[in-house]
Amino acid sequence: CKWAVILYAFSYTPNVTLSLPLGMGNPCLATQYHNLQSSPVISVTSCHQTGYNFQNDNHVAAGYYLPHGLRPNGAPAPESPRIEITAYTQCPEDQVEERNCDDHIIKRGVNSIVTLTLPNADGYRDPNCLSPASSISSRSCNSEASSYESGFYNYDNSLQNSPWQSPCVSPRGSSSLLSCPHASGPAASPNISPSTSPQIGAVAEEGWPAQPRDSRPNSPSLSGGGGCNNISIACVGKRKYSFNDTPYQQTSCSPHQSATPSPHGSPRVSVTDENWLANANQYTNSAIVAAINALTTDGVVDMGEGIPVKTRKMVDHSPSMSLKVEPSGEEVSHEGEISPEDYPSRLVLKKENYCGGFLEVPQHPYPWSKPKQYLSPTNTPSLPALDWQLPSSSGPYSLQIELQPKSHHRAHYETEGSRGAVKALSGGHPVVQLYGYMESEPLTLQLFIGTADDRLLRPHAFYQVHRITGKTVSTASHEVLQSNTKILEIPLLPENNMRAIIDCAGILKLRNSDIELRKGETDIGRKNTRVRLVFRVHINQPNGRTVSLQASSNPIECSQRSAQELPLVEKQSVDSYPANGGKMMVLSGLNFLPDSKVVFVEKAQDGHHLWEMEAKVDKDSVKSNALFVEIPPYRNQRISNPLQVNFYVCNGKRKRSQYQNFTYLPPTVPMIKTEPSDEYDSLGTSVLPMHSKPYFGHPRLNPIMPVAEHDACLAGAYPPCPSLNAAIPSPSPNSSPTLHDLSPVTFSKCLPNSPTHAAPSSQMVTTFQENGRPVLTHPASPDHGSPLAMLQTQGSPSHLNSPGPHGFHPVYANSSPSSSPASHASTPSGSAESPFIQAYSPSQAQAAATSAQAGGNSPSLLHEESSPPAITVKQEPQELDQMYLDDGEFPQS
DNA sequence: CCTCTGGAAGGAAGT
DNA sequence: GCACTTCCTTCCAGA
Repeated sequence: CKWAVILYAFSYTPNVTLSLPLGMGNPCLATQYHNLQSSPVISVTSCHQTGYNFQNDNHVAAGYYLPHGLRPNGAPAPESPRIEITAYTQCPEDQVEERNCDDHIIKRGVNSIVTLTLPNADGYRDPNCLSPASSISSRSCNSEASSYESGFYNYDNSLQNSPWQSPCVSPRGSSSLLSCPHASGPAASPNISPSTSPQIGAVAEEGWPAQPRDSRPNSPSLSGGGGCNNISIACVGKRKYSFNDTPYQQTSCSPHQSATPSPHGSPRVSVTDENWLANANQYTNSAIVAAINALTTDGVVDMGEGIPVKTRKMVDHSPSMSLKVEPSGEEVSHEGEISPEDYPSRLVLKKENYCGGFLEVPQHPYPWSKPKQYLSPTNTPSLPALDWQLPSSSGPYSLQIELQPKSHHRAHYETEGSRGAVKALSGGHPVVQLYGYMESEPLTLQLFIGTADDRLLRPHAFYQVHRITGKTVSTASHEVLQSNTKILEIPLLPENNMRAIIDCAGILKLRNSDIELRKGETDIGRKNTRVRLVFRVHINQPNGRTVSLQASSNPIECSQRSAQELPLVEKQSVDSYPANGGKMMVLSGLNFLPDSKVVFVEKAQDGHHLWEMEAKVDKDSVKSNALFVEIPPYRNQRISNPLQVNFYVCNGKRKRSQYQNFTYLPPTVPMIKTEPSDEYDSLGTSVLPMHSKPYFGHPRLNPIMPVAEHDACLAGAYPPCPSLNAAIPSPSPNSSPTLHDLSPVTFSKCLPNSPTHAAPSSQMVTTFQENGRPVLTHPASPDHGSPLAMLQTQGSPSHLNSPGPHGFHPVYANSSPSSSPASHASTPSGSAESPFIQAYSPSQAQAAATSAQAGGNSPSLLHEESSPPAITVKQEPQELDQMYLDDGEFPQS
């Protein structure tokens, strides 16, 4: 079905009119939704403060979601913006039912135009559809918290457009956090997920049963819940989605509450391989996002209606079902600091509960008092949304994970007891330290569970951090909820050298069904079992601004099965080698078997395999943690430019490791790095950052080593930076930058990292000026204005959304030279400031790539730089591939 | 008695 | 629609 979506914001003066073709490129639209075959067009008219978020994902296709008239704060919307959706072709299903919910929305049958009245800004959609799913890992781009929030705030606060800014700009917000670590902390932060926020006041929260304390949900048996009023079901990909009739679904029942952090707002799109490919082309998304941004996103509440939700079995949905709420003990209980309300999301709703979610504002089972204020936008100081990519270092500050967590940690379900704190490889616990902070005032280290796929880092919808207490826990902590994401706050004390041992963080697994039912949730939980620990610290500056730093850990596999069966490549001794191959490469990792196979693959942009070659494995030398492989010759040994391919370890059907990067070098090109079989030479390796394993752990990083230059890059290599890989020349001729998504992000991430301090994870930094525009900020350079560096995420629209009225749209941003990656490169210590890359153009990408290399790398790198081709951006949905393909198509079979 | 863990049963979901 | 495979979630039991 083709849809034309027209958004009218009557309330406000339309500032923008956008017509966005939703191109094929948009995986969500095009691919994911089978229904949508042609490119839908979205016309957006008006933008105004309250933004509306729009997702281009299924929901859109589906049609819509109905916003409520209520504003987040409960106030009636001034005017109702309207969304008209025109289906050019018929929708497969009658999904589009005509109904009148809350009067806000009216849907019409297929082919007809659907007019949605957007109450206020409330309505919102997550543009991020892009984020594919996490599934594969977690791919969704946005968490509610993030973009939406940002949008939300921005609008609300004209001055501070984006939350982000605020962090930088707004002293108070930050200050509060800083000053009072425990205090509302994050919660207070503006970021509050729209979902929460909006509703809070009004309906939802109360409705939400916040589950109090018991972290353990009732037994599953309860189930029932489910969907309450699902009108129609649309199949998206493999999953079925239903539209909820109930206006307040989200609010009231929302799965969100379920504990998952993922913001409602951000709908995630599960990505299938196909989708992924589509995703590659994010421009479209960007455009959409921009449009959406213009509209604004506030809307948590809105989401609820109209938005297709993954459905449960029919049985589950009975509206009438009573809502059971269980208190999620932990959350609430802690310190009492957090009121139940605070945890709406966290509260885990049992399935039953979810039903409640659908019910309108179920009565609050618990006597909780009013929703906390943090919900209110006003309260929220503005801290960067959780899905924003932040640099690990800025100016003198550097947040580093000195001891990485183990690559596997079995998460516990609510129905289980805790499975303990995440441990470090060494047997201890992860250690995080903030360098460069000389003040005497303690800071608060925030920790939340983020995604680990190749997409932008964001809160993981299916996992939450779980506070561990007990005699064995030496680190104090407390939980706060932000945008449905549970955050553990840990004091960073000067007396401890601003170093914290993370022995108080466990990982809670939320039921896939619960999360998938959330409105706006597009990610799928199946096989989306990798996470990262994401650490953040907000440092107040004398000038009133706040510097926010973020460091994410290596990926952690949280499923029982995966931990036991899937091979994991943590390190590879060689990142690149001449096309003729023949060199032995040592892979270190886990779960290697004598029968393990190593397959080199070259993929086209569309994901198709152009070339596959099984490498010779020295079976005699195989160890569970080491594999000796002979690099196979590339199909074309006359390549003129470095060519990036992938390889993976396979233990059998559907038991493949993540894709690892490998670069074939032109024979003529001097080998940049030939690593001895011994351990990686981190530096040397760094030449082609991409090579570093993007997906799992930073093998190279020596947790203990404070500085890993490579790390920065490596970090980039990690999921967060998969894009880096993209940076590498892709074999496919076609690889138009545009098609590949995100390089920008990737680059940015890499760039930012300072050689000295490399934080593994996302490093991107974008700062916002007071006007709300993102600007690269260099702490050092006051001129820039905003200390806070925020990073836009890759192509994901959501990220783009952030800026509100002033909003800066990545797309637009591109033009600005200042933000060009190149600038970053210039930065001596890349770490300090990552250039802000808003939009990327191929050229930029290249530049970025180049700069990146230049920035942090050893001279050896120069070689590579010399080869332009390397610049080609190619990004692959590796994980996705794997995940989905695995299931079904094992490619090479 | 409670928490932490490893293992696995049973069923749902996907092929 | 069926059979089979995988994966998810819940249970159980031991330390």
